[in-house]
Amino acid sequence: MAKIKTRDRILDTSLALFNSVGEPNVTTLLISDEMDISPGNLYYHFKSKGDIVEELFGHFEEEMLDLLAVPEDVDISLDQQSFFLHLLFEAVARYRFIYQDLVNILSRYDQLQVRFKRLLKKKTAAFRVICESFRRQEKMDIEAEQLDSLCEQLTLTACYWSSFDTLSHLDNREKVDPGRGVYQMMHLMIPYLAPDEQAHARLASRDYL
Amino acid sequence: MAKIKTRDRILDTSLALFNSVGEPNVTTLLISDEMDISPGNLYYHFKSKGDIVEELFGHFEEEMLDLLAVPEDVDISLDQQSFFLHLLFEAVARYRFIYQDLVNILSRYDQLQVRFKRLLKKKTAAFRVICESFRRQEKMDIEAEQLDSLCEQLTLTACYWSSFDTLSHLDNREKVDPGRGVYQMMHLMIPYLAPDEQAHARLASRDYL
DNA sequence: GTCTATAAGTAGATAGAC
DNA sequence: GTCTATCTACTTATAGAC
Repeated sequence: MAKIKTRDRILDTSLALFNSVGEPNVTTLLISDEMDISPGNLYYHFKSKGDIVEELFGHFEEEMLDLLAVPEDVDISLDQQSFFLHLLFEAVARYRFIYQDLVNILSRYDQLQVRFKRLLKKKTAAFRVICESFRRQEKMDIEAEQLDSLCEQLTLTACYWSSFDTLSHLDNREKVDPGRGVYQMMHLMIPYLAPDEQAHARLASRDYL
Repeated sequence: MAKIKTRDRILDTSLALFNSVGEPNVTTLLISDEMDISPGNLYYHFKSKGDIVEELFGHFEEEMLDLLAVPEDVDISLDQQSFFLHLLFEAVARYRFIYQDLVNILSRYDQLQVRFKRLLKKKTAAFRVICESFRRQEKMDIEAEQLDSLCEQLTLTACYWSSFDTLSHLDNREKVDPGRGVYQMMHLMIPYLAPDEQAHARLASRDYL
């Protein structure tokens, strides 16, 4: 069994530290200390701390783009949708350091701004595709204005739920339960679902509590 | 006309800078530079940067507690409620630096954590009082489970809308329009309103776009 | 109250030996 | 690839003159 390359260990360790104490509070020294390597060694593999952040962001971006490639014109079931939400929240939770200090990070690494905004747009678009699929299947009844508002609300919630949730247990930033987020997202949609689907969604949502 | 005291100018300037470039990016040197006073002078008035942050937070806290003292057992009208939301978003916008780097700030000034959480609880409670007033007046029809979810969602949105909105125009962090936030909040409640109130709320909400 | 000068500490990053 | 040593830059904060 080949040992993990130092470069990858740096990424893993950084991600764990960023998530647990926040990216701005993590110094390159802390990362190398945690790994029992020298700071010089870290800088052999990455030319700056920003490069680590950007590479991690790149991984996140890749995962998200993959996930958000929701096929249009396909009938999506409620269960498929909640599974999708589950995966979405898991990905966000794995890279929650980005969201916890979002404005700060995007202002310091400004090439990430445009990429993050693109992700946001794709997220909103994905929710719209899902809602429109429901609408075609007559599982959802919603007017244009409400649909816009709902999709924005879903995007907002997908972004900030985990941070908001963390606030309730700021003492340990380690574990984050994506479940409550999925629950909350489903409850945003429930009012617009057809009666049968509503009942189904209510029951299904409870699994996430 | 008496000139504004240096101490107050420090608070004003700090607030403006915090809001516009983010608290972590504002050094005491930048504040004193902006005011054309010496850093020593700043430290004559405040013993640390943290003290400035805490005093500003105190002002925010005071405003919010004032605002959130919603009387129970009183019939609240839809218009009163949207006015309340308006004031709420304005207060948040005025102190948006707190929210833009929330996790970061709360982790560095940890005495603020408990105070912030208390505000969150009060916020959720205020939304609950409002919804229950609507329910008593038969303006709202909502079940317990949905009410919980709605109040949490309102709190989340009240916290993060302005940050979320700022993301769309990260180039200039100066101006923030609280209107869209109010609109979004109203649209969260609309599905649960009685038909007449729904129509009213839809119309009223458009004023905030 | 306000200034200048500077201390003390920390972060990011580099040089050069092994 | 990895280490030690070190540099530069910056930030907070203080000392002491005016």
